[in-house]
Amino acid sequence: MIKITLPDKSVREYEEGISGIEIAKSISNRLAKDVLSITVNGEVWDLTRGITGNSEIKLNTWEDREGKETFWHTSAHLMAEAIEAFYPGTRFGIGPTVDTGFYYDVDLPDGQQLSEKDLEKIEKKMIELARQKNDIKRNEISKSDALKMFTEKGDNLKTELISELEDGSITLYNQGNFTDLCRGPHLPNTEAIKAIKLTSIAGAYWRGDEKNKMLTRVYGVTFPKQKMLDDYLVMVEEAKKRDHRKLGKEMGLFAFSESVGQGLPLWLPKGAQLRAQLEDFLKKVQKKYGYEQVITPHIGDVKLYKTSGHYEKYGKDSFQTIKTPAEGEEYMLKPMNCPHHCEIYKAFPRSYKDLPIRMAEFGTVYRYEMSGELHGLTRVRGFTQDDAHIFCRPDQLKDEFKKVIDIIFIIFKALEFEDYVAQISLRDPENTEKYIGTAENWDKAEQAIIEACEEKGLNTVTELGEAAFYGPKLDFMIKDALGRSWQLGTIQVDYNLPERFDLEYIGADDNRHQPVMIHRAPFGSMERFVAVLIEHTAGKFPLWLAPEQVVVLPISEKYNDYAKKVLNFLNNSDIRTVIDDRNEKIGRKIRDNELKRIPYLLIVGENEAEAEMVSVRRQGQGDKGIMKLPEFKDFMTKEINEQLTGLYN
RNA sequence: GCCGGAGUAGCUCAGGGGUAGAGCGCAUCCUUGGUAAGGAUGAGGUCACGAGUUCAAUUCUCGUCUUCGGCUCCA
Repeated sequence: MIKITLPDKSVREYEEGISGIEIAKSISNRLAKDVLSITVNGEVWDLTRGITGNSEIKLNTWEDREGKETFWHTSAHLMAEAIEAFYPGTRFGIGPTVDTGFYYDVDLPDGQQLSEKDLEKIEKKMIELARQKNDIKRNEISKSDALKMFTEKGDNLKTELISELEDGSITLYNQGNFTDLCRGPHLPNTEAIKAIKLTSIAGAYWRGDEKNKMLTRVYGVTFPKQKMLDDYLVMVEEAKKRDHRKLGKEMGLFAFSESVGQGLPLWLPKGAQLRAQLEDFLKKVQKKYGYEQVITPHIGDVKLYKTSGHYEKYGKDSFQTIKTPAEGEEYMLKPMNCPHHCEIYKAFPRSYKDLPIRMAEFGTVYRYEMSGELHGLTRVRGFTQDDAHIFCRPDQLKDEFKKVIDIIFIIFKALEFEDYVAQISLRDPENTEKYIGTAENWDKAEQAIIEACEEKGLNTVTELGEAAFYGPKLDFMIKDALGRSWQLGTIQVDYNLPERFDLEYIGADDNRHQPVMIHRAPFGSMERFVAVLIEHTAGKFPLWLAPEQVVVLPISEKYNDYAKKVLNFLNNSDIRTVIDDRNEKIGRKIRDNELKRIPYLLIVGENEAEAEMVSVRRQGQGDKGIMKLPEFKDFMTKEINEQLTGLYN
């Protein structure tokens, strides 16, 4: 007998060799029906695999990440089986799960291509195969047998994968006529897969390397019930309605023009207003934290970027240098603000008493992103960073870093961003030529970030090889409406630029010392931040940010004059107000302005005009009653203050 | 940059080898109204751009540009 410990710490005894599915049956029939995989001592297993010793287990259902992954992983195999049925001789790359669903990279024989039109027939085939209720069998196989088998099949992708595996740890999974190399785990039977949607098709380089062949990647998602798939598809449709590209156009926030060029956003009046509001907010916060605003030009001598290292690292992929009539003179559109800020630092001799110096600029930079990478406002070629550089003494570094984390949290709080990931990006010790600077400085910088995050009690994930070329960083990522993750705030520690620019200060010991730099941008870029903000709020911005805060709606043209008085009063009180004096009925005006997402609608007719009042309607909430004008003004001010209180004053 | 879609009115989209349609929006007029769509009339398109095939191309072919979904990249 062996002892099995369940997640609630209760212990049950079973025969040695008991399987997950048998344990589930012994607990309840319902669980036996719902269970998808079992976690045994932290490792996810097939339900049919025998357990040979005392173990801690967890039975995974659809509610568990591990359960879904098993389900989708098996779905990927089912899809592969369906594709092989139509295209015998297909070579299969990898078929993992993703956040929602799975994909498989395939290479069809004789240069055949899949297109979106083929997805439906593959879906149908998958349903047909699932209904055959084939058991899925796990087999351990020797490396040489595995190599032989896939060589015979002509699947060079799999043989490449096998050749990198350890002998003795290779497993195959078989269902019906389909066998695949796979670490598992899988469902016991394909019948659990009831609802299937193949969502898209895309090219993907083999092993993610652009020097390799491009395979066809088929994405899909499956569910144990049709209803769940239907709900999922509705959810995706809802998410598309929040897409910042759609809302940005609809709400008149920004536009693109072919004539101006790809990836170069045009901020329309309402978008510019929104952005200015965000900038003012951050300026106030930064003022409280001792920052000073600076302004630098949009171009700089190419020598500046040779000094910083940007030219060497990115010169080939940037906008090309700008020539002047003078022989040999070259300028670059600035891809970063830091070199300019270093030169501001150098404008004066600095004393240790001057530090830290915190230099902030809403600096517009230009980077030649690859054309396929451009995406609405989230990935553009010209954008404005809410940039700042902190020049400090090494003993001030950690404290300064922590203060920047505070600023980022102030912003997240003001905008109710609760669902973020904090990622520490360190250098890849295997690939040192990607970076500039000494190992010693890198160690110091990485250590400072790790300690600052610990002391702030921040939940972080750590990625090796994701650092900037001049230093490690802490990034904050937020998801958009479709679940894609975007990097917003970033804080980077840098010992290298101070060295390259010969930055120095005179210490208390009367010797020259080198300052440390922190690069930081809490929004990241105004463009990307606004994009994510639009998707978060579905365009319903908090009152303090809304480009138009109030719209006045006269009941009929008879009250237009009074409506204009209201309009002027509010605009003179710094409340952004517009008027809808179209020749329409009041119901129509309310509907149209609700749809424009204007926070407050003021209805004025005979009653209001006589009493110098307004009828207040809050967007999404309906009638709020009638108020005197100054009373309404206070009412609004109060709501704004509640949103911003304590954040910068 | 690479793979695969798409580009028709301001917007959302239908259509199809014989030079175009709907709804919404817009304009004008009627209506002057009380908390989510009042009515009538009308204007708007080199069917992304450039070549080719054809008696004839917006429709078919090729190229370019833009855009969408991915891959790769992201100072």
